Amino acid sequence: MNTPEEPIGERITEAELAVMDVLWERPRQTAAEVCEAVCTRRGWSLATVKTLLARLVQKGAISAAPDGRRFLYTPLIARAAYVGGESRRLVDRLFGGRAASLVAHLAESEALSEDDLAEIEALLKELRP
Amino acid sequence: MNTPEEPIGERITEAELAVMDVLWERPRQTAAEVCEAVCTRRGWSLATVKTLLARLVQKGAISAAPDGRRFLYTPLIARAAYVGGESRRLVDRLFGGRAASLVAHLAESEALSEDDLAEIEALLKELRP
DNA sequence: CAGCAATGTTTACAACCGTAGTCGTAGTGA
DNA sequence: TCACTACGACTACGGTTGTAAACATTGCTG
Repeated sequence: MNTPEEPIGERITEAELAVMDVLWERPRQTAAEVCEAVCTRRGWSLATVKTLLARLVQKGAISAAPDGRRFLYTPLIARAAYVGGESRRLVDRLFGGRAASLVAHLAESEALSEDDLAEIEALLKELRP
Repeated sequence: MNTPEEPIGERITEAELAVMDVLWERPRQTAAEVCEAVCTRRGWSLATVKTLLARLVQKGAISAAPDGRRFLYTPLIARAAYVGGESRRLVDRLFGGRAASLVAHLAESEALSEDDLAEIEALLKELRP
């Protein structure tokens, strides 16, 4: 069994997501390492990263494993689970829960390229033998 | 022509969205009418609706047309435009801008019912003759 | 005409968010 | 050993959001 979920309840914010992305990319990083990965891109200071890490720990989204005097942070929720939750939220809020409406919207608004359509078509074929 | 957009810049929040939905359903309503439509469902008081309407006017998301002593509120942005913007935001944030990835995810995570799949399939047929 | 009812405007206030500085403590190099 | 540094914890602070009460104005009804 390996579906690490726990819907977490607590919402992850935009800034926190940037941190999560770093940890999903590579787990078990220190605050300094995380900062190295995002601070310049987002214009943050190390202090900011530390705060975000602390809040994520509080929310139960990541764990902090002691390693000497510092901590190694690791996601407790899988990226797929988070992404799934957010997607569902959007579909619920904006499309009355009908995922097909979302796809329809994307298609109509030209948000789907020819390649996208082909990809989806292939996907469907696979899903419906 | 007739694509009432203006990306609006200002983000519409969850609570505000409930109000927008009422106005998208039927434009030109008074605060009291909007309240009638959402207050019980959301457990709000009229005061709350008034605040949200004021904030939406501030953000340029709706207009307030004087009608005697009160105002009739009307959306300034089309629902489709808002929904499109939010969808794109999600796709960008979570799927690196690849809409097909979103569809793939929905499919894989069983978020798509048999009916959804059929609907999407029909849509695709229509889009790719 | 005098209150009452309806309506928008102002103000409130706690929780949350983005962003960051300061403090305390515990290793570390000289 | 002793100053220094790396690190997490605590504190801060302005802005936004959710939720609403207080206030002001104005039309209506008795």
